[in-house]
Amino acid sequence: MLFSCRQPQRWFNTADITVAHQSNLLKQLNQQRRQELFCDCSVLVEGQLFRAHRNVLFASSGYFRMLLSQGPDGLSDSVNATFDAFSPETFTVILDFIYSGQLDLSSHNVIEVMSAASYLQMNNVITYCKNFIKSSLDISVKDEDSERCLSLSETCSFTSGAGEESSEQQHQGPCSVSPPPALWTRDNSRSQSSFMGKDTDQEVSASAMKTNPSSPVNELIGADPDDLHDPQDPLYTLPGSERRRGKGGNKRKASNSTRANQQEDLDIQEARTQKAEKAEELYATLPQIVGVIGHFNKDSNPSMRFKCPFCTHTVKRKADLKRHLRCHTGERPYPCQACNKRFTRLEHLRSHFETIHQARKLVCRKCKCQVTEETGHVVCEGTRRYRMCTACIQEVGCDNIPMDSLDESCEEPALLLGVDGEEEGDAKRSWMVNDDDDLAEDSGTDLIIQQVDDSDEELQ
DNA sequence: CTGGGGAGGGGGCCC
DNA sequence: GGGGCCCCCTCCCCA
Repeated sequence: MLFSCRQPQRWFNTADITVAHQSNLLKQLNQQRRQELFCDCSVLVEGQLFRAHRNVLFASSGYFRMLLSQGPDGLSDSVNATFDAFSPETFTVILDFIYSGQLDLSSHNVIEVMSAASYLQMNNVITYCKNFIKSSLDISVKDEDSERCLSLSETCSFTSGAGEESSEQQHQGPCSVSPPPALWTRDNSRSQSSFMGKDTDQEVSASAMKTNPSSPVNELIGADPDDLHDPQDPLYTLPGSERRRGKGGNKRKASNSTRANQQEDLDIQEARTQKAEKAEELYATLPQIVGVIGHFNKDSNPSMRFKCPFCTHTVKRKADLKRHLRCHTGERPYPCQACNKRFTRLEHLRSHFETIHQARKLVCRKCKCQVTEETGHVVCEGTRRYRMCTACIQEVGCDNIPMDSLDESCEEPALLLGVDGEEEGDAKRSWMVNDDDDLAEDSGTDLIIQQVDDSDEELQ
C-alpha cells in the first residue's frame, strides 16, 4: 500500500501539532510519575518519598542538573536527593508544576514555594512567585492592569508561560494568570545569571549562593526596584527616586495644610497601614529555611541560615532576614517628621535627623575645620541645619545670612521616631520628640544662624 | 570629565 | 528579637 505525503503542511499547523504533542508528552510523563512507571529518581523531603524521572528533573531544575551531573559518570543508576529545607507540600507544588506546568500558589505557600524554587534554581517558578507577591502587595502601578485579579486572599493557579510547553495555559479558570512575559523576560536573564553564575550548568558552590555584596539587590532578585514600588507611595519610597529629587526634594509642600491635602494625607496613611499589614502578613508566613549552605557543602558543618525568598542572600538570624526583606518589599516604617523622608531602619532615620536636621557634626560646612559647640554656629537652611565656624560666618557676611536665633523655623524640628502608629508615648525616643510639628513646614531657602545650644539635643 | 565628599542603604555582629 | 554600632558600598552633587 502506498501512502501519499504530499504537502502535509498545507492542512496541518505544525505549531499546533508541536504544542499538542508537547502537552500530550507532559501528560504521559505525569501519568507515569503518578503510576511510578520508569521512575529512576527518588527525592526524600522531610521523610516523604517522591518518585520522578531524572531527565524531567534535569530539564526543569538547575539544582537537579547539578546534582545529576555529579554522579560517578553522570549516569548513575539510582539517584536520591534529600531535602529538609522545605516541606513535602511545597515540593508537591513544585513537582506538580514540573509535570503539568501549573503552579498552585496561595498566600500561605508562596514564600516557601519561592524559597524552594530558589533552592532548586527554577527561575520560572521564582518569576511566577515574585509576580504573585508583587500583585498581592499591590505595590506596582505598572502592573495593575494586567494583574488586577490577583489577591493574597485567594488561591491562584499560575501556568507556565511562553516556552513552557503547556497548551493548557489558556484554560485555567478565572484565577489563572500568566505573568506578562515582556516584563520578566529581561529580568529572567538577569536572575538566571545571578542565581547560577555565568552558566546555568555550572556547579553552584556555597560561595556562589552567597550574595555578592557589590551587586545591587535588584540584580539578584531579577527585578528593578523601580518596577516593584509605587514611586508615589511614601511607604514604599525608593532610594533612587528619593535621591533623584535632589536637595529640594525633602521639602514638605506648603499646601499641606489645606483640607484637600489633609484628606490626601489620610488616604496615604490608610494605604500605608494596609501595605504595612500586608508586609506583616508576608513576614508571618516566612518559612524557616535552614541549612542551605550546608546542603551545598556537605564537608563543612551545616550552618543555621535563614534564606531570603527573594534572592540568594542568607543570614544567621530571622530578625536580620526581616530587616533584609525590607529592601525587597520597599517597606519604610520610619518616617522623618521633619522632611517626610522615610527610612527602612531607625538608625538610618536617626543618622539622617542628626546630620540633616540637628547639625550634630562638629565640622564647619564651609572650611571643614573642627568646631566646638562654642565656636560653631548652626545655620538653618529650611529644615536642614549645619555648622559654620565664626571665621566663615564673617567671611560670608552676616548680611548675606539672616541671623535670627529666635526664629521659630529654626527651632528643633519635630521628629517622632518609630514605626507608624507608634510614634507617640515612647519615652525612650523622646530625645528628639518635639511638640512643635509645624516646624516641618519648610521655610524654603531661608538661611538662619542661631547660637549653638545643644543642651536640648542631647541624646536621652 | 573627574575626583572628593555627603547622604543613604545594607550587612555583620554585639548588647 | 529589637536596638544599636560599625563598616562598606553606591549614588549624587559639586568644585
